[in-house]
Amino acid sequence: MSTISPTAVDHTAETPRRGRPRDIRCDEAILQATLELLAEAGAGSLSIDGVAARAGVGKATIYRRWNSKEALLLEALSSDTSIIATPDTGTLRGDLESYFGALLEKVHSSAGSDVLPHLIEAAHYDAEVRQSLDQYLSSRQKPLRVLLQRAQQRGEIAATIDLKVMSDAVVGPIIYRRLLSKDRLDKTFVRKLLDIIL
Amino acid sequence: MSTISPTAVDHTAETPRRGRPRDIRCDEAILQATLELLAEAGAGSLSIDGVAARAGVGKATIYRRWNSKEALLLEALSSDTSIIATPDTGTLRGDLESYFGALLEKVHSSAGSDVLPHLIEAAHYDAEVRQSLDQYLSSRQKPLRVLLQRAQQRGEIAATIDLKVMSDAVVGPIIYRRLLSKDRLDKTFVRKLLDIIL
Amino acid sequence: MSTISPTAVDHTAETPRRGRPRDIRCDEAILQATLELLAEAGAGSLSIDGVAARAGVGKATIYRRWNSKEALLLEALSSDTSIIATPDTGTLRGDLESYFGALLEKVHSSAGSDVLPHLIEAAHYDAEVRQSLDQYLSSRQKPLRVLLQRAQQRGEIAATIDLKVMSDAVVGPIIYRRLLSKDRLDKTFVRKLLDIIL
Amino acid sequence: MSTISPTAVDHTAETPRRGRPRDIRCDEAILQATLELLAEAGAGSLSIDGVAARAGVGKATIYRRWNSKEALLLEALSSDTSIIATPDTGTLRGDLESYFGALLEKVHSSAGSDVLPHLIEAAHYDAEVRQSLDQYLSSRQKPLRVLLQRAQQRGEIAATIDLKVMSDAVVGPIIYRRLLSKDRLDKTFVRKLLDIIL
DNA sequence: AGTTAAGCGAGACGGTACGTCGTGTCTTGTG
DNA sequence: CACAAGACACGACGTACCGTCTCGCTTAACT
Repeated sequence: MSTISPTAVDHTAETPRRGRPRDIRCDEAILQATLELLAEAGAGSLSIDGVAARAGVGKATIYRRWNSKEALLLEALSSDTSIIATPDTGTLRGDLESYFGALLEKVHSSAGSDVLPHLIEAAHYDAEVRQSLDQYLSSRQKPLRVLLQRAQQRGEIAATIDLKVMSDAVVGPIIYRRLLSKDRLDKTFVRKLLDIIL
Repeated sequence: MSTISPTAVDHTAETPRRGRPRDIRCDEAILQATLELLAEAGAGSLSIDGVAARAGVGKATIYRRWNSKEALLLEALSSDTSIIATPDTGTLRGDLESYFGALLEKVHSSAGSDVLPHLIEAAHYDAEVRQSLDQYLSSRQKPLRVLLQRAQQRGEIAATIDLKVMSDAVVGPIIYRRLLSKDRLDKTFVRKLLDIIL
Repeated sequence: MSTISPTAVDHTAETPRRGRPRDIRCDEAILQATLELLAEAGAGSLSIDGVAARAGVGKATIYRRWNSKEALLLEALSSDTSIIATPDTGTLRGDLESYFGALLEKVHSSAGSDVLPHLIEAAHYDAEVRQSLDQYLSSRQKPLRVLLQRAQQRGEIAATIDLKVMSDAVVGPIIYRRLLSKDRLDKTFVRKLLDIIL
Repeated sequence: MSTISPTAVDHTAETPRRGRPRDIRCDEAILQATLELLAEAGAGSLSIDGVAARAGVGKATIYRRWNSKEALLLEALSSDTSIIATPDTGTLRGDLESYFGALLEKVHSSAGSDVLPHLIEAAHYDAEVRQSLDQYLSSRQKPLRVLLQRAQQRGEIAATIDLKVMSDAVVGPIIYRRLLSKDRLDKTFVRKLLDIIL
């Protein structure tokens, strides 16, 4: 958690601490309210005032924990920690189909609201957000990195290939469809995409 | 112009119209101011008030032309009409390297300010913006579609390949690097990417 | 009005003016709301938010006209222009009893809320408020100055007496009772006071 | 102290009490900090947070002793116990000139910050503050009451005169000048005032 | 030539959200 | 118990933009 969101004002590691400790129930209530409002109205129309009201919490209690709406968003997203398992079907293609199958399901289940563009824009102006976003995405793509490495060791991917580029080559089109294209993002697309890349 | 931005309230084709005609210099001043402020501060902190002040124009004069900040942004972007030529080197790889070379140059020259994420988010909530954005992107990718078709006719791309997917497969990773990755987006990346896809 | 409240951002004297003119109904609604809330809760608990809500007006519309709560208070008070008549009974004592009789009535009718202390404090830190307050008080005491002058011309007050001091000598005790003393401020007090001074 | 500020939660006279005793140094530090901040910024902008920080004390430690900012103010003022001596020159006029001379000196030396208006306003809404303020003022005016009584016994003041009114008649104008008038409050004013009243 | 309809700069308007500050209460650990 | 530190719910602050709305004017096209 703390590794994902360095933007948050973090006290976890400090010595015994003085004064009244943060109330963990506030954290939960705020993140919960954030996710709810996000699902209802999207990142654009999410307001700190609204989150505070919904969570039954003062605004200061939010700002004490996160410097910006984006830092809050990032932690709210990260708190949804249902991680994608690392598939191991024996073949690269099988692994990728399994991984992206799970990813698509996740994408479609998550309330339509698209937070990503908002974060991308924020990241462009705020280095901390940028870093947090990187870590968030990186953690999500860990299974992908693992299965690519395995494939390269098995010889399914030429040793000369830069795995970072390979990763972008498969993730990029998926994200692109999701964010920008009017065309459908489904299993068929994934299959056709793999036909091209592999 | 009007095909790119149907969001704009368009009067160009109408009958002579009564009353005082629109002042074209206003359009120019507004778009110019928009581009300047965009370069200075980014889409997020761009305000209609600010554009009006910079352009020396009343706010109503802006709203008379565009319904929303995003419609204005789209037209401002579109007004930068330096189009990418359709390369014809004889080979698919040559064409793609040439096309993306030109694209990278464009990307790097344009003031860092990233408007795309903002538009993506807006498109999520406003169908008109979505459509305009589609048209904008589609027009930018026309050369790509052409060169891919030629390659398929030449047999460099299997007839079974869905060109739309192929297009996304090459464009997606580029956009992804640009928007989300902390890794560099340069000619080396393009070369490695083509090594994988082709 | 404008002479009483130089704190207010005043445009009245300007040339034809550009842009949309101020809406006088806003001024009225705001001052009315201020007086109402003042009567209900007092100067201490009067908030700009509250006035705006009650008046059905945006906060900016208030701040556009007055720089501070105190400037607003002063103008609200001044707008209650029921002026005390200048009595002329023929004798100094008669004039003073008449004047203070009217004053007491005014004081007791006005909803208990005491704005004066609030303004006094504010005046201590804000020169503009101080000046406005001076003008407000001065205008209220004009009848008193007149009747004292007449009495001096008639010889009821020695020519050597400084009328300013004389004025303070009669007004001071009244204000003092009103603000600070727990003892009653009534006609008996006024009579006893005049017994001492005259 | 306790007679001046019944608002304060007073434990001084109680039985030995269990647990850790109050730290007298806290009282001193708080009152000291209050006086300092009062001199620096005035009663209006004095905050409990600020006092606590300056005194190096927790806010609870303040609230344990005083119920309100005003109770604290009153005690801080009272702690400045340099009392005005009761003059005895033999004549009423001499006594009054002496008394007010000392008073003026006190007024001018005390850091300009005017706490009185703030207390007056608070007293209007809080009966306890009102009572404490009465006691504070009453104790300050004790010498005045004494010298007036003496004068009445000597026959310098008619037996029919209400001394309370007489007191207000001399104190009122002084306070009025101090609080509200833009005119100077000096020995000349006192002399002219006594010329009128006596 | 006069009328009329729209465009234009300016800026007021009712709102909403911002991020900060102060209030008085509370909850820790330490004396 | 008292104390320092500081978290907490609440509510007001003054500012910034939003998108709409008057103003007085200018500028054609239509009587």
